[in-house]
Amino acid sequence: MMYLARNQQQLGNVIRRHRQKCGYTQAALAELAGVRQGTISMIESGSTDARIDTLFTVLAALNLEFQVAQRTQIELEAIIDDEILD
Amino acid sequence: MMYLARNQQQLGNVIRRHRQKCGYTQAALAELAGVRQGTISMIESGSTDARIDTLFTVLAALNLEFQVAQRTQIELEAIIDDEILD
DNA sequence: TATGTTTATACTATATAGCGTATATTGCAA
DNA sequence: TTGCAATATACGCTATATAGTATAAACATA
Repeated sequence: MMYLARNQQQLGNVIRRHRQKCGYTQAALAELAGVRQGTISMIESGSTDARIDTLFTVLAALNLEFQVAQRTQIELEAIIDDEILD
Repeated sequence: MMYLARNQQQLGNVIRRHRQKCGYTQAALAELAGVRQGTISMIESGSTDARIDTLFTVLAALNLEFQVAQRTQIELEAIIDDEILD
């Protein structure tokens, strides 16, 4: 399980998909993370330049985390938009 | 090469170390990323709740990227603060 | 120590994230 | 289709990130 997140759009997609996989509504995730449902909506749609702290708490609520790595090879990126491995 | 970034402090450490490894000054990295030197300083010290977009561009300038993954095991975290592998 | 470089900090201004709250819109299921 | 749940959006507000610019503080090195 390893997702790429090079922009807000990709990050939003990752969060949305994982939230759904966990069976959470936006409101449920929002409560877990201590933010508003509307904030989750904006983040998932990639339509907000979220603050890193907000993302840390949202990811933590989903039992996810950021890792920083060397930018991966073109081939990998080309295959799937924002998902490397599942 | 894989760094953990669960909070601003860890992320700042990762960026600072990698910038230095690349031989860049804060001013040089700032220019590459299109931000101010002062902004790099704040981010590296973990003393600002940076916007995700700023971080995307800074990481890209260092040829780094965010990956999102399941939170790793306690053992790994316990060994080193914010660095998993190098 | 003295000098130049690098990093930290300060000031004002602007843009916008996130809050609380509310509602519109969409989507799904009966 | 109807009704409920889920998501998207709106408004006013406060807080703060970042810009531009400048300088102070810290760090090297000759």
